[in-house]
Amino acid sequence: VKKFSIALFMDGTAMLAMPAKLSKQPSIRRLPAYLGLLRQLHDRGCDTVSGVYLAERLGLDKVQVRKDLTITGVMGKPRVGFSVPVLIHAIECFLGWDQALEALLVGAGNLGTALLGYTEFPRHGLRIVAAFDSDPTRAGREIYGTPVFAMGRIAEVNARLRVPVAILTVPADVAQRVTDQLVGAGVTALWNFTPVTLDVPAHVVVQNESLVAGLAVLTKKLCLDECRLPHND
Amino acid sequence: VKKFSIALFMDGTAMLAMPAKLSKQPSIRRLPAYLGLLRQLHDRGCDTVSGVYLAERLGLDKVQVRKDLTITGVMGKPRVGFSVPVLIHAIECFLGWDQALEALLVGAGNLGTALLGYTEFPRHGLRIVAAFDSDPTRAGREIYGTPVFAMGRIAEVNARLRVPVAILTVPADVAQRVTDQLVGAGVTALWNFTPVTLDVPAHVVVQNESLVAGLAVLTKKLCLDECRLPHND
DNA sequence: TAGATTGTTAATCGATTAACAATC
DNA sequence: TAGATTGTTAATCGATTAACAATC
Repeated sequence: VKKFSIALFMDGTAMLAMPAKLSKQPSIRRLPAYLGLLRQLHDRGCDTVSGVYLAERLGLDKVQVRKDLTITGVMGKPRVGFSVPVLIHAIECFLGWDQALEALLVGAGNLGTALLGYTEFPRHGLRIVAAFDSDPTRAGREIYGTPVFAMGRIAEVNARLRVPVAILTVPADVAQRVTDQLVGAGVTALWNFTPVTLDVPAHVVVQNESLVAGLAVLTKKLCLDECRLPHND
Repeated sequence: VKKFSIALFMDGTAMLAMPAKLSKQPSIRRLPAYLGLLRQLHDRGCDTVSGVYLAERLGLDKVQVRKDLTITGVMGKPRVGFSVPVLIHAIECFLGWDQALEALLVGAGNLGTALLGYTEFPRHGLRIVAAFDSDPTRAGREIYGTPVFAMGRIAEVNARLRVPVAILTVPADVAQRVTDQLVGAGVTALWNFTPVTLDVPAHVVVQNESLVAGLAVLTKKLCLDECRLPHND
């Protein structure tokens, strides 16, 4: 059963609000791994693949793989499996990676530079079209082919470019201020690599990417592993 | 009810195996955010804080905050809240961040260099003590104070250092080969920033950090937001 | 046909949310 | 005392896992 909320206003109009939270997020997070493997198989000339094989290669459960793939709408053939090119296309379309998503990058420090040079992004529909940095010596130059502008020029540059997404790789103490500027410049989605909880208007989407969250999980896994008695494989 | 598996061997010995999967992972991933905010409050001289306040500042539900904090074992006082320094200490201890965790970093390219200079890591108990790179011109130098060695010297160097953790920031095509070397050199935990599904022995812990997974979620959130009708705040 | 692999339906598991009594 | 905030217990929700009929 799907649920929707309906808002009724005084003037008699009504509004259908989609559920605010993204559903099936765990499945969505696994899709890029399927896509990567499928592209590999495609390059090697494989035309069909079974969910069982994908599960084995990716260290996942075979039932989970079948379940995940259903969200793309692709149907497999019993005894045969899935069509590799069909599945690739379906995942790309589902994730919106068939058409390039343009982004700004703000904060061309260590991490920002790394992301500007990250070759996986162009392969996954993300194109960083402009970067901004507070360091005036960086402005006017290019990093991996992306032009770098002075921080103060966000509004001016994006008035022209109309880019909807911004990648935030600035120091924590300026994160909120820069966010306000970006929102003012028409950005509606923020990929936040700072450890700051951003305050944004309701129409702006935020995706937090916390490296220390991953570190926390790693540390706990490690100590859980140390507590375990040694085992023989 | 907690569950444990017990393995019985032919020689009559038995083994108690802890559950393989890490439980309460969502709570664990949120703990660093609590810690960061608590440290801020501590610096400003706050001595107690309510769960309600933490929830508000971090954009979380207040009941969830209370639930999360229970895993640290700290009890709050009704009407008063939690002791800030006690909570800070408890989270640090729970995550093992009270004592430094040493790590190797393999692959001092863009992302590797960014992580070597990432100031959040020392604040969260992670100390990168040595880096490795296949580029011989990088070897022998230091990056942000960390010495860089030639890739071939992993086994030799770690025979001396005995570091249990490795951060993997190498190109995808060498990820598995480098992993085998690291495991051979005694590494028991891998923080994997490559898009490769690593094949490791059972005693080795892997934490995958997939940037494209985050991108997938961002893209879907964005399209979900576009589908929504405009709303008035 | 036989068997592998699929999609579907139900059961289990864990996390989030809600309700409420306890307490400073 | 009154009221804010807590911990606990139960209900809901969603994701994973299991069971099984369908099909090439």
